[in-house]
Amino acid sequence: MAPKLLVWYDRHARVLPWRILPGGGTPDPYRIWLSEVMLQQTTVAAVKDYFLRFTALWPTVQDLAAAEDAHVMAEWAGLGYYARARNLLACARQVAHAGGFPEDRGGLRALPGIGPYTSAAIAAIAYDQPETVVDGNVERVVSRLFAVETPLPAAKPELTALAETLTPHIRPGDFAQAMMDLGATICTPRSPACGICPLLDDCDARAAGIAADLPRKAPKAAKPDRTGIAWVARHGDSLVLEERPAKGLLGGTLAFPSSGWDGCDLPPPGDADWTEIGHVRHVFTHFNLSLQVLIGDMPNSPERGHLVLLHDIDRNALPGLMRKVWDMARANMAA
DNA sequence: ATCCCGGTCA
DNA sequence: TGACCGGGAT
Repeated sequence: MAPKLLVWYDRHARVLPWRILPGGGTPDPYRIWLSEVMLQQTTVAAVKDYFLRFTALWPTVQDLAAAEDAHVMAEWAGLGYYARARNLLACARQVAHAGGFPEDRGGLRALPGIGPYTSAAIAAIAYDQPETVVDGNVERVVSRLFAVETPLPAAKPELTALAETLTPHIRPGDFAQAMMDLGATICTPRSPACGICPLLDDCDARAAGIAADLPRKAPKAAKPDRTGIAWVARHGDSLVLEERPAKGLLGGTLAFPSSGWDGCDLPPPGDADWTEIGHVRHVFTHFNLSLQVLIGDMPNSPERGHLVLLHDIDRNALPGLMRKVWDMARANMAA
């Protein structure tokens, strides 16, 4: 099974900015780590430009370790799951101080932002160790190969154990990447291309005609609707922005001052005659948010946040939700 | 406009 | 177990 998949990988491996093609040389652990952290919960297409930009700005882990927190947060803006950016920096500094990355899964696992998946991926891909890498792609491929009917997430241990039986002692890194490429390009969630799958003859789900129905999933909980207010506070030719608390939702990102959307109620950044200019909607993992956007001229200095010249506001340094608020405010001010 | 997809941490 | 986002498919 593994040899068959490796033959397929040698012909069909995706060309990716962080990937060394089969026989192409030795991977740089820094680049593998950076790409794997960016790829957590995030698609390859979304990651590519961020990866190129990060590696251009910070070519080594020492460079990244020396970067300013705010600079890294600004470069990460738009990628989502901002705890990853904070952990990235903490990890870079720990690794730079230690003089390099640990080369075993256990050592990697102890670093900030590196869990079961990422530790196995770095050990296998960067150090070619026979670790079994299990991400969402692999769970799907394995559930089909063995026709596992147990719903996720309960099936996770079973799928991991089955995946371990597949991992070869030769080229485990290429095998791990091959499994993920297969899941991303052929063994896809909705309409798997079984006709061109190199593992067609090994697949129990295909034989049973249920490949597209696996993996089964437990029903998802409904997400609540929440509301809040965002204030676009003008003071001269500046607006008020603030850095959100380091932990929690959108932690450490740049934002327009807002009321709490999760219970606590925060005040506006100052006194003004507020005018509603609309609502922005945003979907988080666990709730839907509708934010009322208020704009106003504040005669006094802000009581929260800090003033940023309109000219200096960088849309790209804001997370997605705040880009929506900024776009709405800019359209309103232009009118 | 919805639904679906995906790792780590406390 | 629940808290954490944004992009792509339908």
